[in-house]
Amino acid sequence: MARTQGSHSGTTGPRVRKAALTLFARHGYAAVSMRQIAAEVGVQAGALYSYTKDKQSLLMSLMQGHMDELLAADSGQGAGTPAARLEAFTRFHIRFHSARPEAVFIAYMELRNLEPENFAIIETLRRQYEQELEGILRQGQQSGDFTLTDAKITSLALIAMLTGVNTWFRQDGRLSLDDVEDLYWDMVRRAVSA
Amino acid sequence: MARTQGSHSGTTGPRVRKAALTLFARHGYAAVSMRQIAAEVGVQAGALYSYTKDKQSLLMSLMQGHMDELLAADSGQGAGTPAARLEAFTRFHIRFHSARPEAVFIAYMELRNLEPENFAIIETLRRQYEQELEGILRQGQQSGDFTLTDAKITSLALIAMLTGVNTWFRQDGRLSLDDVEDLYWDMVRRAVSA
DNA sequence: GTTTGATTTGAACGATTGTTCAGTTAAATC
DNA sequence: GATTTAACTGAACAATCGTTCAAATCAAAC
Repeated sequence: MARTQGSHSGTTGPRVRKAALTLFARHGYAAVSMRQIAAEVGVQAGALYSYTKDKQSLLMSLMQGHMDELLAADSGQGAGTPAARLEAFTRFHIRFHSARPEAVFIAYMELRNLEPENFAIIETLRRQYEQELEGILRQGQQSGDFTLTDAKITSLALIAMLTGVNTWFRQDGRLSLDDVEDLYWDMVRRAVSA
Repeated sequence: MARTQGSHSGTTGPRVRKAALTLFARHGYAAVSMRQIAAEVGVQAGALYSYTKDKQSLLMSLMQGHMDELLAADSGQGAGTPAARLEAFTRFHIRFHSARPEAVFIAYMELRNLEPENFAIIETLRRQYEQELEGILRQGQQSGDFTLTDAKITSLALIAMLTGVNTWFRQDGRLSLDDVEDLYWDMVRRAVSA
């Protein structure tokens, strides 16, 4: 009998998840076969179906797990001045995303390979995250700490800038992660400051 | 006899290029079959090979064509003060990219589906574009017009922010393209201003 | 109206896809 | 050591993949 399938991130086949994460990130969902994933795990293709319903569920599981982790980790930091909250968000975003480049890559690139209902779920989670930043910006706007025309667009612009770190940052590069945080916080601060 | 294949953007099968552009952008290179492209053109799969050597060449042709266009259009604007050049770059980037969302999407998402030698070519072109912005920043840094710690990282951060427009901007949305240009130029200006 | 040459068809090729499942192997329980 | 339960294999399935090519079709030139 096959192993019963649990929710998206429990103990359900962590080795399968890791293999899929690596391969999807490197070659893309559509370009990776179940046989390649199986080979990475060291098993035959049929064995994967004890851990996942099908290929689509495997992708959805990785994406949902990532977004849940993101929202859970982010909701840790609540109070403080708008500037303090914005700084915390900026540093958190950079640290969190740079620590899991594969999951981030997949979450951004494989949206179009999600079936419609799965896509809707992930989109909701993503909007939820964006709204955390938007809320911070609106608070600072009302208190007079920030000067900005459009909180919604500003939040999208800042998130795009921050997520961009992942395209070039390397652990063993010229700059440390602290350096990067400082650099980006400086730009963020100035982009919204009065 | 088959039609001889020209360079990447000439008169070589514009209908095939358009169909591939649309489908690659929507579903991804790996998920689109030559038969789907042929159907979009209104032809059988075999006929495509009069216009393209193979699927990979079709992708490379789209990417190279896009990057060449980008660099050609960008090199139009040379002189002026650092601030004027930065504003011109900002507005140009937004206008150029928002006008061809499909090509931009492909150029960013399908890099990993390029064969190594093709990848190297596109990477070089992309770095070339990034260095145009980096040059502007460095000029303003030396003249004292801009205050920034790291021209290289700043250029990458700004490009990521500007390219992000494509993820949300819609022609018939709340904001006009002029509005968007103004909003982003404001953020860019403040992010680098003394 | 015949010839020439460019296009396209439609079938075929070998390979690979996601998925299923009867049967084998290994591990745990008694 | 026999029995039960879980995990995995290996073959098979129908479908689809990129690509090739002889034959059919079409358009223009003479």
